[in-house]
Amino acid sequence: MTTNLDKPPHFIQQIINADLAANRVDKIITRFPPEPNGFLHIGHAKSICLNFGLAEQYGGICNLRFDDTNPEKEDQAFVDAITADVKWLGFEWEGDACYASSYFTQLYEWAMYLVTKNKAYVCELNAEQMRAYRGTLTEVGTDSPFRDRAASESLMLLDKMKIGEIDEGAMTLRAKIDMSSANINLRDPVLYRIKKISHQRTGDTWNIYPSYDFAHGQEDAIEGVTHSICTLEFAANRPLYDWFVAHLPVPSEPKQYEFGRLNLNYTVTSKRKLKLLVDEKHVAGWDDPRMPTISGLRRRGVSAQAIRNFCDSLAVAKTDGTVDVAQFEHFIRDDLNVNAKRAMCVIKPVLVRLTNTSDITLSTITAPNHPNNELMGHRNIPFSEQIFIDRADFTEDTSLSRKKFKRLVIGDYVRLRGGYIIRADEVIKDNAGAITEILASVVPNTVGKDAPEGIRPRGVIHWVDAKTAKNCRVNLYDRLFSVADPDAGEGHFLEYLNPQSLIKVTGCKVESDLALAVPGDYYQFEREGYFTRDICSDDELVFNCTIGLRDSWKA
RNA sequence: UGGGGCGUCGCCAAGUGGUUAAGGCAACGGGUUUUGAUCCCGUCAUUCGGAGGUUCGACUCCUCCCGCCCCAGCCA
Repeated sequence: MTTNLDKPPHFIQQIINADLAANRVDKIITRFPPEPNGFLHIGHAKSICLNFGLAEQYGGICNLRFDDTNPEKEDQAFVDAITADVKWLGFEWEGDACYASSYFTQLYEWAMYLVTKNKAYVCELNAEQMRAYRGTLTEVGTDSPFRDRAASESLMLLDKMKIGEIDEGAMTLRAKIDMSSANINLRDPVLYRIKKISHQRTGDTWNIYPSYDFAHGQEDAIEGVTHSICTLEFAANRPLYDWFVAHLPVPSEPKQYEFGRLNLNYTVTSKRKLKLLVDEKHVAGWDDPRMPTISGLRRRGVSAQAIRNFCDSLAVAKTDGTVDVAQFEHFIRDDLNVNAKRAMCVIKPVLVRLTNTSDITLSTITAPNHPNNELMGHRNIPFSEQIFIDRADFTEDTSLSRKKFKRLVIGDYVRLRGGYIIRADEVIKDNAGAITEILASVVPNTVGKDAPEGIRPRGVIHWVDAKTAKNCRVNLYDRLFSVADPDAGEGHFLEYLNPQSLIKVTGCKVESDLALAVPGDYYQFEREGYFTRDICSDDELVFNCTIGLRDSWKA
């Protein structure tokens, strides 16, 4: 387990410490502000852990706020999924979730206020014209011909926009700042645009909706947010954020800080791209276990604790690097190793018939649920003269050394995990030459005991009793993308999808008790990896492989 | 190109003028082990994008250069 107790404060903590010391703030308020236009992914988890974590650390609060300013892309289903995901990650907010749409009336009043103060105007330039007037990175912009219209006229037109009398795209409300600013965001940005679309929360009340820039800082101010933390790409919006806070009679003065978003190799963490994967059905949905979404990871069998530990291991800094997925995988295994119950599942079964039945004195074998934690208890596993072992755990090649092949070989011994030591005697094949069963004999009285003198098992293999085994399907997953940076190549990121990212294996055999497994129960199928039961609706018993065990075996 | 931001081990990263340049991941050795897992021990930057300069002393300060990211939606 890792602890962060001795971690030095990151730059945002340093800012908060300084603010607290200088009495600039007395209670820390942060917020996690997703737009409900998709599912949350691992990148959001970093932001969630940061914002809720800071509130927790400083005894403040963190709001969950839906930034629902664009009904075109948003949906109540996303609000519900996001809410569930944040809760599942283990975070709580005070009272109800907040919504930008709750502040629409206040925002509108502030828009009128700006017009009255001659700081905003209704512009009739269309999108194309506005782009031309905006200038470029190196050329200053040109004032809109509507820039100096009377406030009273703008007020009148704004009202018409609001009540639906103006066509979409025909007018916008713009701030009057500086068309020659080196920061393009300050060249008279749009505050309101006309969208005659009903909103999931406000219905048809509005025909105009505030832009991100006009909404975000004011939302923070209304909620008393002290430290508004966002990702690096918003740094250029900060002067605008500050401009609104300075020019509006807002109830508080929040400050924006930017940190580097999480990038993971072999993964895409962009809502737009994840949406494309879903919409074009390259995956089964937002919660497909191959998706880096919170719901996908949950379904895959990654624990909330593992995600939090991983996020806490990440740096909060202003660099935009790419973290190796191996680091995430480390924290997934780190948590599951401690918390997952052990069980056995044979993925590619081959029957082993134990011929010296009179030497089998046990019909049940007691095995610990965890090798290093007595507290996790024991279970009784049925045992009989017919068992399944994995095809890969047997070879007819008797030339392989003990060190090279620590599994079953004719004439040699192996330990059945938790049970007897057995020796393979003979292979039975069908007409096609395929192995149908292996004949073996147990070494009497070896359960729970060291190997008798003169017998050295090659290794330990897992098994399942054939008579009581339950059939199941196992979903084996590989990375969704076959290249480290799907966005870097010449082609579109979809060209780098890994065709082998999901392999469904049927006819697997698990311990009978596993039929009772429930999604959210974590198991380690010994010598294979970590698994959890899939949430698929049918009655079929399906396990998702969360991640394999580390394997340092060099063949 | 104008503006903003960033460059320390394969990856992430601490470092805020005097440290033997933390730590994690990965990798590689070795030990324990009824999971080729876990666990344990060890190895892994004479060097901080580059070049100058200031200083007794620089990853930390200055100058110039190089590289990467973000901004020209009525997206967020």
